[in-house]
Amino acid sequence: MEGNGGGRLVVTELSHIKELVKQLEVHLGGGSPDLCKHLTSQIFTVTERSIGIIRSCQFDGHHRKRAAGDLESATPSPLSDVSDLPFKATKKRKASMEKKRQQIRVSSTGGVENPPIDDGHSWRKYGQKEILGAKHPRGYYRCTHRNSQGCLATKQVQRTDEDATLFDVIYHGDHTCNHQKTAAVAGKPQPEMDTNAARNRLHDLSSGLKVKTELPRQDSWNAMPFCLSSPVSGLAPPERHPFSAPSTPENYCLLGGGVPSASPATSDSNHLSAVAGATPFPVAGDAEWRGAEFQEVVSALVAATATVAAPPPAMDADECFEFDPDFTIDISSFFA
DNA sequence: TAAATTTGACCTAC
DNA sequence: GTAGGTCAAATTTA
Repeated sequence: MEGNGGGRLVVTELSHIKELVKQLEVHLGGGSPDLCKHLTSQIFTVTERSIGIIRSCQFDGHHRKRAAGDLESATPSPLSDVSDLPFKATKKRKASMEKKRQQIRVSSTGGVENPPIDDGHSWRKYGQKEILGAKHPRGYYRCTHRNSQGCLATKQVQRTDEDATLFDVIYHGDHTCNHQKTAAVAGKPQPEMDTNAARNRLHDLSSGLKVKTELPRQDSWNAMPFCLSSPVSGLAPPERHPFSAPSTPENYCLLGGGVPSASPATSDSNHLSAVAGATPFPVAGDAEWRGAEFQEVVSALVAATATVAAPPPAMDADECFEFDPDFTIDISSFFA
């Protein structure tokens, strides 16, 4: 994050969220559904704004610098360069050929043997290539409906060098097919979500989420874990692994991507990083969808704080979100 | 048997 | 010339 301006803004917004959550907590007990809905809506809005700030700062301060040619000169940290190294050789080429590109990082807690996540689309692998300087080959996937519907969406999946459970996924192009498996079931925000459904969902998320407040390990991909655990009903059965399971709407892992209205990062790599762990949230090439989903998750996460006692809540070790390392917020004090 | 994956060859940008 | 990206035939899988 460039300077601390963005960070302060985010803290301000999160403080706002905190207040809204407190209000929501009060009204959840017996307040009017409309008021709860209103509060939820406000939380969504503020959260989205925060995400936008985070994303724009991340893009401006981190990736633009890299795109400007800092890759070679940047001081390498053991993990921070993991994702970019295998891709940097394609930067120039990509810049000239890509209309839309989104890069995310996902993890597979199921081990190195598990394939990368299912992201709600049907993909067909059409190639694999050893990449210079990378330990693992890069897989090339295109939309299954390329032929039938002319969907030109593609993605590249590559295991990171340092952590074989992490994958870098680059999405190219938009899906024009009508076969998104995930939209309805996986929680793609409906234009008008039923009030009860929204409440139930909030409750579900709240009951299952915990917020990790500890600071990141230095070796954790140079990013601050922002973790949550979730047996989230309606999203995925907990026993199902998001990376090893077949392509079903339940298998998701929300990681990043664009919040279109808030981020300028659509012209190049959107590299909002996250470690999905066992948290089955969506990943998709659709920036709007991911942004909204992310927003929902963060909202749920915030909501969860209302259900957790004042001390910093405990945290399952294997379920994390990660924010950009430059984005530093003392969450433990924030939620205390 | 259709669909998906693998893999060597080919194409193209740099 | 090199490396990344794609093609397409062969092979595997459901």
